[in-house]
Amino acid sequence: MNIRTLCLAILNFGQATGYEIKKMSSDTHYAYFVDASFGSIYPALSKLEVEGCLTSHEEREPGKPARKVYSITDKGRLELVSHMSDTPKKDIFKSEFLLIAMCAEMLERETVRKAIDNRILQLEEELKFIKDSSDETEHEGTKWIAGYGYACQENSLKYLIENREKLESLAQASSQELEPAE
Amino acid sequence: MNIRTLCLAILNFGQATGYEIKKMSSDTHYAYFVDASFGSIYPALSKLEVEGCLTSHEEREPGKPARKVYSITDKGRLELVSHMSDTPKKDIFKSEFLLIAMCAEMLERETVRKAIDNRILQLEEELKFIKDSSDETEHEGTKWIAGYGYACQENSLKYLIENREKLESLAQASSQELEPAE
DNA sequence: TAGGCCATGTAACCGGTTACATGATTAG
DNA sequence: CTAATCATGTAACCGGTTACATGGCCTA
Repeated sequence: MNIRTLCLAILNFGQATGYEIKKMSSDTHYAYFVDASFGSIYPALSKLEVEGCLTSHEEREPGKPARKVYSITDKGRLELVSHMSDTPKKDIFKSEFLLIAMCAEMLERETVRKAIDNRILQLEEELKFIKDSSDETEHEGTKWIAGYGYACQENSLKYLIENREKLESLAQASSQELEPAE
Repeated sequence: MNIRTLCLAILNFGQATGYEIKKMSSDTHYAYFVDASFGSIYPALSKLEVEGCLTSHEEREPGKPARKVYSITDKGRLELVSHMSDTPKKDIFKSEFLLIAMCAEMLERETVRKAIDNRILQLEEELKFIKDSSDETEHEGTKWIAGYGYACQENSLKYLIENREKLESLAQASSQELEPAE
């Protein structure tokens, strides 16, 4: 999916500024859709406005920078629906952690251990974040994808914890095997 | 991860041509790491050879195009290990299907149904493929990531099947609601 | 007073993809 | 005869990111 569609999808749930869209696309469940930076969001919003998919108005509060608040138009909503009605692209899953896991035998045990710990921490954070954001919303679609995400990550974590020893044992024993694994 | 590292990782398990690397990165478990096209693989291989991370020799068989077969060198192996010893980047998961799910209420029931069916089919194919490739290999690291992938996808599929009706009910009733959901 | 947050925007760059050029063999 | 598969490689393009410019407010 491209930045265009991301902007339309976010604005479909309410008006927002470019800055807010960037934050949402990094910190909220919108991160499931695309990565986006300021350098791509601002130009995309301008273009969408020129095309009539968005409108904007400026909000000025003394002592704060002017905010350019965008709202979606009927035309924008139409483009969003039309995009979603196409057969969706395959889900993408890319993992550097799995590369390390596959190559465990080449690596020191300590390296593998760190990578696993790191991945577990990430999953735990992710689970906490999904739970929080699901509790905060009343929107059914958002709740549904939160439930889906939670189930997937939870099982991923479970598998990792149950099978980490097997993976660690593939790695090369490193010199400092004196300390316990904690 | 970049194409460079992908090439090194694949060649670490045995020599191969650019053409074979491309196929592996699209059709095998190497697809978990990066997407790659010919246009990126061939230049990457040339550069790696110049830098001394790879060597190559030509194989000529009558009636077949010449194959340029690459092998990894100690220097290449060192770069691969060094890359993997860095803290890995976060796993990436991007899903157009989840966008459709989140916006189910805007879409026709038929559209949502198709998206779910499509996703289920993909997951089933993926599971079958993982099972096959796990059975074919003796390599422990590869078996481990296959097990991990299988567990994740299996649970994803389970959740989808158990919760699809809830999602479909969020969508707008379309005109042809006469036929049963099969 | 340094750094982080709010807020918008541009320009250079880059890591890729797409499409093209080339050509032989094999399967339908 | 056509399409697919094997096989290598280049060039144009593009969708992004990174870094920069700007500036005020708030917190540690």
